Amino acid sequence: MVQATALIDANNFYASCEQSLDPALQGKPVVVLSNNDGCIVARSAEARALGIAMGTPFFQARKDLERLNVVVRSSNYALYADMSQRLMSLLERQTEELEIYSIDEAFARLTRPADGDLSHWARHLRAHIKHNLGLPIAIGLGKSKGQAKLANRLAKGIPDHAGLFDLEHCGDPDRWLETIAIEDVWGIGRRLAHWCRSRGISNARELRDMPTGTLKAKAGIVGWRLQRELQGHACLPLDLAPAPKQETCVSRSFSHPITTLEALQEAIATYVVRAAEKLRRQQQRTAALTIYTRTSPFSPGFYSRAASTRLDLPSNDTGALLEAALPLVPRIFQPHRQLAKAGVLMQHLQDTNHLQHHLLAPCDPEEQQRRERLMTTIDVLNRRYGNGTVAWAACGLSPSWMMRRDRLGRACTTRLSDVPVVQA
DNA sequence: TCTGGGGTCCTAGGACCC
DNA sequence: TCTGGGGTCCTAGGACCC
Repeated sequence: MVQATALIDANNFYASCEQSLDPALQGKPVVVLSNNDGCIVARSAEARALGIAMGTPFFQARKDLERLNVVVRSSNYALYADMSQRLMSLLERQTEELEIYSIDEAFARLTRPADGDLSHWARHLRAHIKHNLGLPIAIGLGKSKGQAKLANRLAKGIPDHAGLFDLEHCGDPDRWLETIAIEDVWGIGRRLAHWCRSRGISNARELRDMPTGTLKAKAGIVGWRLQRELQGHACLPLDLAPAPKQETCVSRSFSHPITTLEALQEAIATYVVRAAEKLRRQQQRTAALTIYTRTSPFSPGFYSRAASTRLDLPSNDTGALLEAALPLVPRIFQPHRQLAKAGVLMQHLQDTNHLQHHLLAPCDPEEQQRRERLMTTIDVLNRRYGNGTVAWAACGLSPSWMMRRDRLGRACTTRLSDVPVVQA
């Protein structure tokens, strides 16, 4: 029985979601912007064909986008998360084991049929996802995760392959691996790519075959493992049950710089409220908390400060976390600084069913239960009637620094008022 | 004018202990 | 006057991912 590892992902996921749910966008060039309408983070195939680069700041690309009639959308993470869940549940039913790796990617393990050929299965899966969700996917197959990643890139890059590439059934793999630039290898970031290039290593095949000692000396065990993966030894197991998060953060850039302590306090309070909701959804409490703020890294005189505190008793109670976080704000604030971004980190997270009592601060169990019921009620109300139905005074009312999302599409799958209406 | 957000893993080095 | 070595734990920072 021969096993194969697959990497399955949606092409241009955010842009494809927008196109799938708005028929008017199909076949048209579409780009999706990051939060605050900052950068281009997704491009439809049509937009890519027009030469629009990934990661370009919107304000720089704006003229070109208008000239080329490109549809521009603000990112709508509630919609993408919902589409992702639907995609993953379909994939789970069509594979033996599945690791959800990111919002639009999953690794799968499969058994090869007697002739070793999985192309029939792959073609069926692509058609199935297209039919049910309107999303195009690409499938890469190999012996390890590292190989599956490379195969997936080839599946997308070679039009003849129709979204499928199998490194075990492609004739001469070395020839294909040489077409993958070193920068495009999974696990090789900017720094390592530069280092590889300076040593004459410029593609995936050369990385696979370079002297192990040299690579290990530079990139440690991570680099060594990566090379083993490319050679076809599966070193990275499939991770079927996601480990509980070790930390969780909420951070945002402001729509325009802020300069007052009050504004920073409101922003931090807003992010603490969001982070506490996240903790409760994850069934976790935090034992430590950090807040930070910074000016724009693109302006001279970069300023960045952080302040941390530990909690006597780990908590996910919004009130308790606000009480811990807000006194830290004056420590990171400086007047006359054009603050561009702030965030909160929740660290040393614990499971809620792992109860820990503090020796010096014995808590009243009845009071604690009352607070927990209050938090649950607030979460239920905000989920049912929309975020902000129950708000915290510390967050301020409709603050001016709130992020910009001027070009939101419809949230058909998550907001009732946006569900398309079909005229009979 | 305007440049995203949320994570993980690994390593080096300091603090501390015996 | 002489001032070791080995271990663990923690933290900060680097690098990478999508």
